[in-house]
Amino acid sequence: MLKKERYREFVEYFSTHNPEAQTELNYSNPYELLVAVILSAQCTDKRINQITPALFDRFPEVDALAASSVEEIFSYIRSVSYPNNKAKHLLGMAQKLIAEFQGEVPEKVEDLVKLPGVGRKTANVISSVVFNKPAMAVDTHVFRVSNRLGLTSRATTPLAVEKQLVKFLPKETIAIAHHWLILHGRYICLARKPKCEICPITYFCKYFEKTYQQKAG
DNA sequence: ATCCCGAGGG
DNA sequence: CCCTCTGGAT
Repeated sequence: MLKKERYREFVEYFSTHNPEAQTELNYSNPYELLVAVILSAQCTDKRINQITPALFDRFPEVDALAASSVEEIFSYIRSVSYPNNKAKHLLGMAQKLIAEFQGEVPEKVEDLVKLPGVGRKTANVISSVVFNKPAMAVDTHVFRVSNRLGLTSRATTPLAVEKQLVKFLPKETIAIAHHWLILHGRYICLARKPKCEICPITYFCKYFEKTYQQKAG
């Protein structure tokens, strides 16, 4: 199957079966989403959702977070991955938001990545989810699933995957396709043992084709 | 042992 | 490009 056809099948299937796909991180405003996404690095969303209620209760606004300390923030996030780094990033992020962005989460990716703890992936999440921009955030799931399905070819870096997805996906589906890929990777196309036996989209999957297709003759 | 919505620094 | 950070689930 041609790559172009895989894209068509991909959009056709998920726009029909999951037109409301969205993040599973709990948040109620851009500031909270930014904090949650920074915390989510190398950590399950489920774990993040377990600790953010107390965190947001203590730091309901950017100002409260900026006025805190690495030690106090650490005490709220000690059960996530890399709590020391993330405590420093959150404090620095909050202080920079106030110093340079009037306490508001900026809209441009180029501004977002200036914030401590915010790399390209996090910036693209904020850009697409908060500001409805056609940005593709490539995390471990998007990277793995795109390559398995055959939506990308010879893409060895997250940036290469991002460029190909943005190029070949219909513009209006880029933001939601991020969530389609995440959710598919999280529940079906698992990293260690993909559940091909229950996967509904093997009919256009390159990985399934290569792995399970009977050889002629 | 490997993975989870990575980022920063060398 | 590489390495480090670093907790919990499977």
